[in-house]
Amino acid sequence: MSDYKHILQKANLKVTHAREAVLMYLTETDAPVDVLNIVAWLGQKNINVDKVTVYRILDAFYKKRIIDRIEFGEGKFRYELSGSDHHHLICEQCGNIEDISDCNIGILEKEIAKKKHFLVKRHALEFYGLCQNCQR
Amino acid sequence: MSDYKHILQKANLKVTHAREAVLMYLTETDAPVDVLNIVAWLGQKNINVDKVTVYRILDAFYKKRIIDRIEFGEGKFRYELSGSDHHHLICEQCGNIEDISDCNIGILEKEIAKKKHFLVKRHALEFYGLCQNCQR
DNA sequence: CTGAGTGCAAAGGCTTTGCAAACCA
DNA sequence: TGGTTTGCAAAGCCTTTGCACTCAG
Repeated sequence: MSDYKHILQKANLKVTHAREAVLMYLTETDAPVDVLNIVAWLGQKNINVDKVTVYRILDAFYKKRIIDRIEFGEGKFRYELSGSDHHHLICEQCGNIEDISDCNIGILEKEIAKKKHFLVKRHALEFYGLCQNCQR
Repeated sequence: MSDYKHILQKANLKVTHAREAVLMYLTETDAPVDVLNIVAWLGQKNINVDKVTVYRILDAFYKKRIIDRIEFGEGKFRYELSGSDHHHLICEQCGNIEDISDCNIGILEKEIAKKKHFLVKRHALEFYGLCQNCQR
């Protein structure tokens, strides 16, 4: 049984070709993708899934916390498998997105909880700038 | 001469009623606002400015770095006067948005620059959770 | 006066909704 | 079979564009 099937079943989601394929893409790709990325990739694999279906699949995954939904100031959402606490380096020139992990935000969160009496459940942290290539 | 006029002139923007009014609202309000918030506030003050004009004003302000443009996962942009490095506490229940300043992201940025050879120009940091009221 | 700013209408991009057909369990 | 999922069409938001009119400098 494929990993994808397993993930879906564990989340009480019916196993369909579209869902398996979307899950496969999210697993293979490293950077957060948008809906059109997903549709295009599926098309290349000769898996024809409607854009609307992709939206609904992502919605289901998001509700089951299989994926995260993020925004990079583009006016649209991007999605990635939810996993460890990590953040993004977004190159403002070439658009490349790189992951970065092990930030020490935990300390900050505790300070906030104390100072502002705010219960932090999650956070978003993105760095915008220039990647190594675009600095030349 | 009002502060608003001065800010506009310093940015080489013509002084118009609409621009002064938008600037006034952005100064008075503390949390980041969206376009409809602005139009509604202006309406209350009997200043009738079209939504499209507000978009164009915000665009002009943004290009002159008078304001910041941010997203809180709502599928729309919010705007606030650009100022000191600060971040947001967003209550997922009541939607209240509070500012928080003096984070120590600077240290993180330096680490990133070294480790990933990425030149950080700006960053976005938001905390989502429950405000004091909504925790009860 | 003259270029910049504004209002109105329309279009564009991303996302959601409705409903009938297809599919998984 | 029975309830979910999907496709297609349409609509809903937010945002941008086009063009004529108005206004600030």
